[in-house]
Amino acid sequence: MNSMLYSDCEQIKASFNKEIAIKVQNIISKKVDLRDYVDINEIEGKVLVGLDASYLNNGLGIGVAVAIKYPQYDIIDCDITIRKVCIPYIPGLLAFREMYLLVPSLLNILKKVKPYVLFVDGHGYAHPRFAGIATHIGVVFNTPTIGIAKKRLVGEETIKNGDIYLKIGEKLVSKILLIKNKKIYISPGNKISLETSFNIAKIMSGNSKLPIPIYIADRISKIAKNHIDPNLDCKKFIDKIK
DNA sequence: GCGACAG
DNA sequence: ATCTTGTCGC
Repeated sequence: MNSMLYSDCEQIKASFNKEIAIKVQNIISKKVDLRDYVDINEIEGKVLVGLDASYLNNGLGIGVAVAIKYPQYDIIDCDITIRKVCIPYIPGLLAFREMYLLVPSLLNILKKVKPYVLFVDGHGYAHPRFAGIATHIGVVFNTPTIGIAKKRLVGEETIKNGDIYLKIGEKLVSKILLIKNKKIYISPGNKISLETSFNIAKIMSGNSKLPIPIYIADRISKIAKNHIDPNLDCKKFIDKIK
């Protein structure tokens, strides 16, 4: 599972090119579908997946995929990926850095469960090319995704019917969820609308600072930092959450 | 040139 | 994201 833990980054670095990455995003944005393939009235009993990454100060990154059942938030599966981080953080190109950490764990989760929707830490449609990491993953996996971000990347705030949105030109790309006076930027990734993304993120935000699938993925990725070993089993941490 | 800039 | 001490507020 972590066989390439110590492999170097040469191959990945060589395959990465900023201009090509931008072209890839433009292609992805043409495939985005913002219609609703999910229904908030059908979400009870469904499996949701949270994706998040954290980093160590030695060049390693940790990706977490956690499957949770709504509305009890039982953790039914969990997977951790540890890899050397090969791509720098470039605003707008986050997906090319973090997909290496998130995709292996997501694939392992998908072997066992069929999630209703994926929650991804970062923006989806609220992106300079409408192709943030949540959209990127949603298009590649052809599945509904919601982007959950703690900070604005692009867009201008605007108020409509008392709600705060982010708009790019005339299009609304994100709706802001206020949790304890803190702004959380919700945007559709793929196969979901902006309003449904917001409404689902909102009902997922029990008492935590973030929608619970992302909160739990975040917690696990940070706990894992203190337990780094090649045979790390995510399930050992399940009882340390909540 | 200057400021902004997901994680 | 991560590095970091004390400190303001509920």
